[in-house]
Amino acid sequence: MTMAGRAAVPEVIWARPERTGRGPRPAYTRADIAAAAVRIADAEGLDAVSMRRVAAELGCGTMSLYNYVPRKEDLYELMMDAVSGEHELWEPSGDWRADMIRVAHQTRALMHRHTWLPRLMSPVYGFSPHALRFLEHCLACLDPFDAPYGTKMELVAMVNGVVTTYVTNEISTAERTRSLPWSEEQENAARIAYLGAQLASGAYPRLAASLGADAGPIDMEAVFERALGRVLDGFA
Amino acid sequence: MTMAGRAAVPEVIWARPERTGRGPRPAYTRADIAAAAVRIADAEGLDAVSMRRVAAELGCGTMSLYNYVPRKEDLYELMMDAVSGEHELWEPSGDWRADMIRVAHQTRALMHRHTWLPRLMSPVYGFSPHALRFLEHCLACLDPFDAPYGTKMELVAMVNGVVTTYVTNEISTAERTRSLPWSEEQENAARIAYLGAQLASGAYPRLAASLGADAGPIDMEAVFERALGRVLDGFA
DNA sequence: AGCGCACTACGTACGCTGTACGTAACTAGG
DNA sequence: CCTAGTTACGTACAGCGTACGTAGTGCGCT
Repeated sequence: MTMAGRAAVPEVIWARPERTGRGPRPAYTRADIAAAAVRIADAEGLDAVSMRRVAAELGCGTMSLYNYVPRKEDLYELMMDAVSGEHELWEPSGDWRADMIRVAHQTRALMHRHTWLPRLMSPVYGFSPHALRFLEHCLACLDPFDAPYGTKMELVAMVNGVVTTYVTNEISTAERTRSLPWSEEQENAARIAYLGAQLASGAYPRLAASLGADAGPIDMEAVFERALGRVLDGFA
Repeated sequence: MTMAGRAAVPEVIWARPERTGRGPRPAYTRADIAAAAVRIADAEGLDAVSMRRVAAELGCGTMSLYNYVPRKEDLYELMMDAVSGEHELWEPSGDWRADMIRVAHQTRALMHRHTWLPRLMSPVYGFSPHALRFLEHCLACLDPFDAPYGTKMELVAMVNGVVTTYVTNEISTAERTRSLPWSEEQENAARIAYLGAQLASGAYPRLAASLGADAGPIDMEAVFERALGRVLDGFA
């Protein structure tokens, strides 16, 4: 025993073969595991996704899961890949601007379907098989856009960033209050009451004007649309 | 006892008075607590910030902390407010574009100084006293920008969003490997090796062209600058 | 054919987390 | 002065990620 325990060498889970051929047939596939974790996250929030909980959902012992998923981080990676696979990939229309808007809307819909997704969004998870397919699709949509690949990558990153930012804003309070012992409405009411008191103090005149003038609720959909348009304009 | 235990009513920590006047003098101020938590997060990462750890840093018992901070979420809120106070607020120059660029650079520097900050970035924490001051300052910088307040708010949100997105990308791998038993270089090497194998498969021709052509490392600083410029262009 | 080893499965245990609850000391308002 | 509200904090519980050890299983090689 020259090496201490397991190898302390970094491994990307996608580099591990799913089956080696030796030993008993694994009872579950990675897809099974990812689906179970996604199901839990969708229904009960990301914090409900624990190794024990996922194992229970699958119907196996907790530690059996570690045969498939060496670390919890890798479970997240499986989840991200699974939902990345939900992206619809179409034949590029020839109008890259329209295609990017379609991509953005689809990503937004995906995030609304899986509200834990923005929290896991990170370039670290950007290289799973399905994520690569999605990225390649975005670049295919940008074929008619006459620019170096570096610029195209920046555009894709920007669009995804804007979508992530806006959806995060849309769902943040809802996700936050999920585990709290009071409702989202109560939470918002408390925050608005405090904010109102602060604005009334007169210390933030412009802010008061911004939030007080248009009393109506903000149309996040329209805000998103405008932001997206402006970003695309910045590149054209 | 008609009510079960503590009141299940939502409270924003800023709405609680720091001192009520009754009982012994509190041994610490909110600023003390926030500073201790920030110190830990800066030195050992956000995950090292636990109630026990912060209490130990302050030199008091774990549960004493709960007199000041009802929930851990509120500790995060104190941290966010503390670093928001590090924003330098200057007399607007009259050139709103230049001022917004300055704001963006300052926020980026702040996030590099406190790398846990992007992870906590959320509109939920956007209404602490120092955050309000910062927002008011941004709006003041936008006084020369002839647009409705709604548009100004969208601009500020966009700039902050872009900064957050880009700094997140810059920091993510570094933060991820902090707790792992191998170095960032090893982790990156493993990911790049896997990515290279995937690209070599020929399934992602555009992606391969994008990442393979310019072999040199990407200048994130320049990318950030361009992204920022494009966003501001979109509004002008 | 059959041996050996890599693999699956999983129970137990450790150190960590947030925090509910109970108790003792203290101090300002009535 | 008294008492109610506050601070301080030890104990305890449920839950977490996961290291480790042990059985059992079946492929690949001799």
